[in-house]
Amino acid sequence: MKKDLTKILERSLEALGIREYPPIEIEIPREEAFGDASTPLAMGLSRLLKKAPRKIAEDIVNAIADKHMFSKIDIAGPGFINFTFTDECLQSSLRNLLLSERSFLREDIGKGRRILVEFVSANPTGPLHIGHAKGAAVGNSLCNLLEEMGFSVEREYYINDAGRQIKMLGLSLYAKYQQLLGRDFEFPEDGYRGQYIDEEASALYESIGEKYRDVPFDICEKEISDWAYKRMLTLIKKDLEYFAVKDFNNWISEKQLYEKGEVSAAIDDLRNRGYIYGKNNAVWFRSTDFGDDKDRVVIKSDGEHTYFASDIAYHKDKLDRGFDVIIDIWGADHHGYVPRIESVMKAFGYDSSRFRVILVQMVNLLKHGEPFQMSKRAGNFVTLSEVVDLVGADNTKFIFLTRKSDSHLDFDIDVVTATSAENPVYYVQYAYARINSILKNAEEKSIDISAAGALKLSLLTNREELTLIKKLLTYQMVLESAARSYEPHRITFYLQELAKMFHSYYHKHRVITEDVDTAKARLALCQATRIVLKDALGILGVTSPEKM
RNA sequence: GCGCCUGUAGCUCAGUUGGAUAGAGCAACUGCCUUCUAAGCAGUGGGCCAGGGGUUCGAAUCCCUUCAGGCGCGCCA
Repeated sequence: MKKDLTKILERSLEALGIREYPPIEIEIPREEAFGDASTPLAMGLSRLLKKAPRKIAEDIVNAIADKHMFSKIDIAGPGFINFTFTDECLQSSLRNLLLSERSFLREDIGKGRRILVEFVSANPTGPLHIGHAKGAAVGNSLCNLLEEMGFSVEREYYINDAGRQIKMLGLSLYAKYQQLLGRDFEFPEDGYRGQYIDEEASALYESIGEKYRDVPFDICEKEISDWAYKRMLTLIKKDLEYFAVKDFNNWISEKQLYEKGEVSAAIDDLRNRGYIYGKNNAVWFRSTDFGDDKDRVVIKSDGEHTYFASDIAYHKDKLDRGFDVIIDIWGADHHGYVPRIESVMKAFGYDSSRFRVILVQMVNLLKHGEPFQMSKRAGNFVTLSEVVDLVGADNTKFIFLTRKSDSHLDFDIDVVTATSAENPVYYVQYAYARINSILKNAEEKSIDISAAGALKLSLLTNREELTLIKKLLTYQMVLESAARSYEPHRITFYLQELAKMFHSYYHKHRVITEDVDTAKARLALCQATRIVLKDALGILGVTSPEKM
């Protein structure tokens, strides 16, 4: 729809001899009185041409060649051009949707360009909690969306398996293990707590028996830490599977970056480029050259690398793999880190417009209306799998995706659980299940709509039918704008609007009527709605239940 | 103190990248099941878009400023 209109306008401008013009925007007006689609093009041109916008609009309209698609073209307000499609035009678009399904719904804006999306990347020191779930939901749907829009997407998880937190995980287990053996071993002050640690300690005992009874931690550290972190990684993968997040393509290990010498190599590279210097016995990266507010240490005076050092290597590694676009999805509490990594990208000569950090705001977890502070160390966190058990994966994802990622979100366990039956996701899924039921009904009555070319869609003339068709036709635009802005949440709002229109239509008009041709046409409209609902839910990573 | 994010209906949030008379869901109230799923539909009420100034044909949206909340500011990870 947008494509057609854009072309028509381009041709009109060409006919007028206007070569330079702002990007042509097509909007769907809020008010029905303003037509089905609208463009502010004339207003944008008025400054360039130094002419009154309404006059320009008139010229553009007069120069439009194929007016047969429209029942009306108005010039309104300060200079909007408002288009109203003919019923025939809408009906034939609906037919095209039915005939070509997916390819009708898609616009190839990716053109095969390679895009890397890194998300979740939680430390492998325990199960995923509710805070990680939002990043998972956003990342998963964004990847689905970009994939559908023609990008070649790789999903990536970065494993922080080299730092002290892994050692601490090992020590926590070791302490519990010693206690299991009846020893009076003091639990580390900033060790990891929680039920899962107890369980893992028992599992460790089952696995190795009393092997390390009299062995100090220093000696068995590597083995226990390795064992523990691999278990945790398995746990995380299970959690992601339970949340129905599509498999990651790549699992990148921080430790391996060190082992392969990539960390030193990356620092050497930056040194050759002149951005590395020594001061106070430490090694620094001159990030202030790229807009950061201070330079950053990469190797401490004790010779240890900082966390930032491996991040430099990791991002260089991403660059070396040759992606057209690189996206990092982070928790918003890491926002102070953004200029640092952007500096790294620029230092390596990467066009920074092709690198994007998407910040996912914190989830304010509430319990009984009170803020609930989570801490993995204190062991009082709400796990992702608990939430999925309580409110369901579809529900949780949808709630996260009805907000733009960069806004704070109150997630009240009680509210979400209590009102789960009234949750928006059910509203949308219900529409889908309802359609299924109708189609099944038609099938039982042997009403066949498989020959879309032969349907008399011109029988779809009432107001609700035409608005529903128009809504279906805007789906492409929603997908495109969601993909361009990396904002999958736009789809959830579209879905709610579409579902509302369908429910409304359903109540006002009986689908399977006496007149067979009318029934078929209406069933076809249901079928088209079903296609779009399923498609959009799929992109969000939400299921489409056949029955409810 | 500095930086980033946020402030829109009682609550939770959208707002098509600067467009037309400000939108939805919950909550509240009123109706609707002998016909395809009532997890539904129809309707009512509810707003100084935090405050102030600016930019222009036009501002919830961009700029400045004040206020309020969140987060971050280590040779931690």
